[in-house]
Amino acid sequence: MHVTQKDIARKLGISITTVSRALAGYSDVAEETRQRVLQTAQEMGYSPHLLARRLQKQRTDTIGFIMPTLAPRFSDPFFSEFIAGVGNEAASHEYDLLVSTHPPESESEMKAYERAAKGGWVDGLIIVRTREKDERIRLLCQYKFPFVSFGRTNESLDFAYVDEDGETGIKLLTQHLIDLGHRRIGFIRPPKDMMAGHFRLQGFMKAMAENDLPVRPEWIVEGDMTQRGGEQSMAVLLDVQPGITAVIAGNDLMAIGAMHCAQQRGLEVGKDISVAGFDDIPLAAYVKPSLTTLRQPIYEIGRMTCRMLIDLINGRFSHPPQVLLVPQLIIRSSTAPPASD
Amino acid sequence: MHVTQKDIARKLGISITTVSRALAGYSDVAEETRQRVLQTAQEMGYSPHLLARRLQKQRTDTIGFIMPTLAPRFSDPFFSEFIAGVGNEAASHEYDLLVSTHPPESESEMKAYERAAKGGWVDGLIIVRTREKDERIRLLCQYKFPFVSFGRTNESLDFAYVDEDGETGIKLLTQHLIDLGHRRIGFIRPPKDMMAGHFRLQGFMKAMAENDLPVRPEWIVEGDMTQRGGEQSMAVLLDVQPGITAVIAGNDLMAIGAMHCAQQRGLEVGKDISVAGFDDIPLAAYVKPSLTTLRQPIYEIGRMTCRMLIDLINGRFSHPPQVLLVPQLIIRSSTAPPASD
DNA sequence: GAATCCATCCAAAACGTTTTGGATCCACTT
DNA sequence: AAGTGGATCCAAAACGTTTTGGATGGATTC
Repeated sequence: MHVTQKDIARKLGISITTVSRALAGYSDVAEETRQRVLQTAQEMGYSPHLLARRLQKQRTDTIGFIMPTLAPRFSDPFFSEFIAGVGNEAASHEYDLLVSTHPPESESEMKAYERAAKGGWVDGLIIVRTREKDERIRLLCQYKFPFVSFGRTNESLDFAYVDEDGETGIKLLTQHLIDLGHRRIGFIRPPKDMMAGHFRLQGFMKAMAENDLPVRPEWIVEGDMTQRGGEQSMAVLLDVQPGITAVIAGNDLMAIGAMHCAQQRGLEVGKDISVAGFDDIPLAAYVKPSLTTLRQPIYEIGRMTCRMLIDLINGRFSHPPQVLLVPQLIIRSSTAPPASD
Repeated sequence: MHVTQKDIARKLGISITTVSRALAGYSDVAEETRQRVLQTAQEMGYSPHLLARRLQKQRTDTIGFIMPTLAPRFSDPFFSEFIAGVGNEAASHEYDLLVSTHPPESESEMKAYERAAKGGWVDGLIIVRTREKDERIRLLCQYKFPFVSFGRTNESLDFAYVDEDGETGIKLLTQHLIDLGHRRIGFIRPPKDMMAGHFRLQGFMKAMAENDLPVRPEWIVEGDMTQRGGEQSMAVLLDVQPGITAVIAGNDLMAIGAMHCAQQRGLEVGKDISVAGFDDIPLAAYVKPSLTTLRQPIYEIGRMTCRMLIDLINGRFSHPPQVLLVPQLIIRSSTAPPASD
């Protein structure tokens, strides 16, 4: 099997302790001994057995990410980019990234969080898509288990998070549409219990209110964060009378689904109707018409979230840090002045 | 910290051994003792310390996936779906999934593979995007380290793989275009060293040859598997004289980029020029026009690859299994007869 | 009563590494 | 010569769990 420190010690006629201390750079090992150990370790292909090391040090050096996988197809480019950010940051700190996949709000999801909270599996968790009364966050706070979430919650729990200011972002976007002349604007909100959707809807309502524009209940429809959900919600919105002239979707995938629905009905997006999203995934620039959206730096968010968690694990904060990022409005071809008043 | 078997033993006044054997269901523990142990374990919130268990059992119960992350943005929905498949399958066998992110063919990537091959980190690896003379596969074969790849290589190495039959698939797709009347067909190939690209190009060349159609070298351009790469390759192809009437891209993302490029030049996709891709990511159905492509069941491939690896780790094969899946042609609006002969 | 069998428990060793608390030897100082 | 300090090494314990190889006590059989 694999080479152990015992093998190196035997070969050099020294103790396992000295091998260990030499490899770890302890100053009480002679430089000559140290070089012999390093060389032999390399020649023998020694690689530390992490399980043993981690058991002894009472750390797993592992970041856990429990990924909420939607059915029927979980095909969101957000997550590949987020994982890339998390993974690269973890690696630069010599942490491993463990990914566990579960349908959101499932029994198996909660079991995974419990497993983590009980300790010994991972050193900390990254949470995404925070919910109202998020059971996951409650559990982890109860156990005082280290975690950082990408997203806020609606309870007075004190925990570390990175979030985008969805309210400010959607206010910007709504104002953009209002400035283009739109007055009847639909909103495809994320699932009701998602906190991001709550803030985004709030931003929409505030912008409309600040411009003394009414919002009719039927202009607000719930989607499920996939293209399909966006398409279905758009079908509902396009049946509303009098017709809406613009739609904001809670994320880019839903916006792309909404555009597809409009186009299937013979409408020209960016002319007959305007559509906007949130995320600025790379695909947003490549669809036809290219999508107006709000940009959040997904990769950077992944890195930042992970770095914050590692600092938290290592006791580098006296108080949980909380960062709110302001999204950037990216205007493309999917939004234009309404075709008629 | 967390509850150990020692805590349970102390509370019940029995040995650690009996606690362990009771929890593991050994028949030489009295049923009454077993129930007491189980109940106490639950009441105390006991969760096995996996590091210790895995060290003793000499297994990590972990599947490793070293994900090739492209710059500047790694935003490929293929991978979120693939990971979902792998993750769910791993979980159903009580394996953890460790994800390590590295730019393809980087030094850090090779170090990660070496680390795995030396043992003690993960029990087996999943490889994707196999290359010509794939150093990763050579290394793992040399160490006889368990792995399953999604993709083949061009060397006579005997290893387990799941792959799609890209040659047959692209032959189907090329024939579809030829049947529509296309004679000058461009091909945006994946990076030269990617084996999938090799088979796909081969399928293209064979279909053209079987129909006695010439292939000019300038019709074959290399992209990098992203929208941007597709866009740039399409820009080259659209400058070729006499003009091509259709383009096959090595994957959906490049096809979407290619369509965008054509549209920027005022061409109508599915009329002035036909474009097709490979993958059938969900977005392919939602872009305008919806994309003709070849479907591979990404989630199922993830599951299958993982299951195969777990069986391999557990010694369930006398010979490495090799599975070739036939892609399914999905005709949508991006392909149509050429506008003019 | 002695031997045997069975149910049921447990001490010890093991996994590989790290850390603590020395032990030894040599050189220098008093 | 004795004491001290420093360089350099090492045995043992620890981490938490699993597994091996018993040990013990009671019931049954001869």
